[in-house]
Order: sequence, then C-alpha cells, then structure tokens
Amino acid sequence: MHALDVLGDPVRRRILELLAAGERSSGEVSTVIRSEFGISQPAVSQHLRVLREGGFASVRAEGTRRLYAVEAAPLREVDRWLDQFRGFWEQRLDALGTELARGKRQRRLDQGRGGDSRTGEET
Amino acid sequence: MHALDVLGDPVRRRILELLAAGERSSGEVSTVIRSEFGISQPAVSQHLRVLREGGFASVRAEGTRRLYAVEAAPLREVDRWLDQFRGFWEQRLDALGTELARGKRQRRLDQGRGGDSRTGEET
DNA sequence: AACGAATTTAAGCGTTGACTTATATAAGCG
DNA sequence: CGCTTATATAAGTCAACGCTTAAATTCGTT
Repeated sequence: MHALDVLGDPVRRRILELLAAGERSSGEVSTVIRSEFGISQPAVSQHLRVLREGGFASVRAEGTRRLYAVEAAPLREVDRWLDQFRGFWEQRLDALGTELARGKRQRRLDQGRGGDSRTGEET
Repeated sequence: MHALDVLGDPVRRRILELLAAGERSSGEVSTVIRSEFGISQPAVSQHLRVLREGGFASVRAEGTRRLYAVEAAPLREVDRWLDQFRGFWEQRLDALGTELARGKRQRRLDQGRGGDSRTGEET
C-alpha cells in the first residue's frame, strides 16, 4: 500500500498532525479526534492501526497506555514523490514573489523538470 | 476536497507522473494508463476530471484533442503540509548520511519541529 | 451534411473502506 | 481476585468511489 493511500483520509491526517507535536497516547488522540470529527473510540483506534501498519507511527506501551509517535519513513517517501513536481513552482512563481515571500524554504533545484520525451514542451 | 484525497489513488498519481514529463493529450494518457492498469478509456477520463476539478491539471483544447498539463498549486499545498514533519528526518537521519547521499536536496530548516505542548518530548 | 475520431458525460453496479456496537485483552487498584 | 480504565479486535452495515457500457458532444474531413 502506497503512503499516499494512507494519507487520503482527513482523520488520519489530523492524527498525524497531533503526533507531530509530540508523543500522544491513544486516549489523548481519541479525545481530540472524537470532538473534532464526532466518531467513536474504536474508529480512532482503527485509524491508528492503519497508521501503524503503514509505518507512519510507532507505538510504545506504558502501563495500560499506548504512546504513539510519528515515524518519518513514509512521509519522506511522499516528499520524494513530490520531487518530480518541484520544478513546477520553484521558478515560474517566484517571479511573482509569491513562494519566496511565504514559505521561505530554499532548495537547490538540481533535477528541475527533466526533459520531455515525446510530445510538446510546455509554456 | 483536500489535495491529499485526490492523490489517494494510484491511477491519478501515475497520470500526474506522466504529465510531469510534459503536456499530454487525453488519448496519450489513456493509452499508457490503459496498458498499465487495464482500465477503460472513460475510466481514465474520469480520473482526469478529478485532477482537473482538484486543480492538479489544466486543459487546453487543440482541435479535437485535450492537452493536459500539471498545475502546481495543490501539489505545493501538499508540500507545505509536509513541512510540519520535515524535522523528523532532516536531522536525525543525515547523521547516517542517508538522506544527503540520496536526495541531494538542501533546505534551510527554519521552523524545525516546533515545541511540544503537553505530553513528553520524543526520543 | 454525413461520417469518423477524440473525448466527455450519464447511468448503473460492485467493491472497498470507514463507521458502529459489542466483545476481548490487559494492566492498575481496592 | 473482582472492578474499572485503557485500548484493541470482531462482526456487520452503509455509503462513497471507481469501473463498465452506452450515449452525447465536438471537431475534422471528404
């Protein structure tokens, strides 16, 4: 199962956002998600399982609590997948100053928009 | 509909990969996808519609052909969403030389893993 | 104007997947 | 030990989504 399949769910994305702020117990996550999405505790637990099995989160037992934490690998994989599209905004838009003004992130564009193979070139 | 919902489908991801190499007509895309996934031409057309409506692709008419091209905005949005997780690999792993050896992409980590709010710190 | 190619839209169907309720597991505690 | 708390699993239901076939649209061609 591809990483992006797992991220194709708003609840799971939100859970990851919570975990990004630091380790959280299943119960803590459930409380928040429950109030935000109005779903049951088992539903949250099932999402946690998907995240676990997808490698997005790791668990650590502490007493009867299960402490979840973000695991980087699949997210990095998504980031890599995006690489092939980076050329579409790294230039072209900073002409308008849009991106640089906002993100302030700076990358070296080394592979930038590899050559076309068959059809026409764009723009 | 969130950008990541749209990317939660292998066919749509593959279509975007094709478009990343340059403008392609609906028919050209269909041919490739069809051979790779074994689905019908209308099925491909429907995926193209989702990409269109999600802002991932733009269309340009040329005679009876429709030429599709990648549109950056939603992909950039995904990239931004990933920002909150970047801290989980930008350090910690380049100690192993893994990332730097591979991606060769260099970012300035200006916001890196914002402080925890409630529970424990990780690691 | 009729025909054919390229593409989209419409309608219907089947499967996947997210949810619910109910139950199991397991640790803390009186 | 039995009870409660924390969490996971099981089983079943329902809706969303992706696919198919069929029809509509649009342009180019003779």
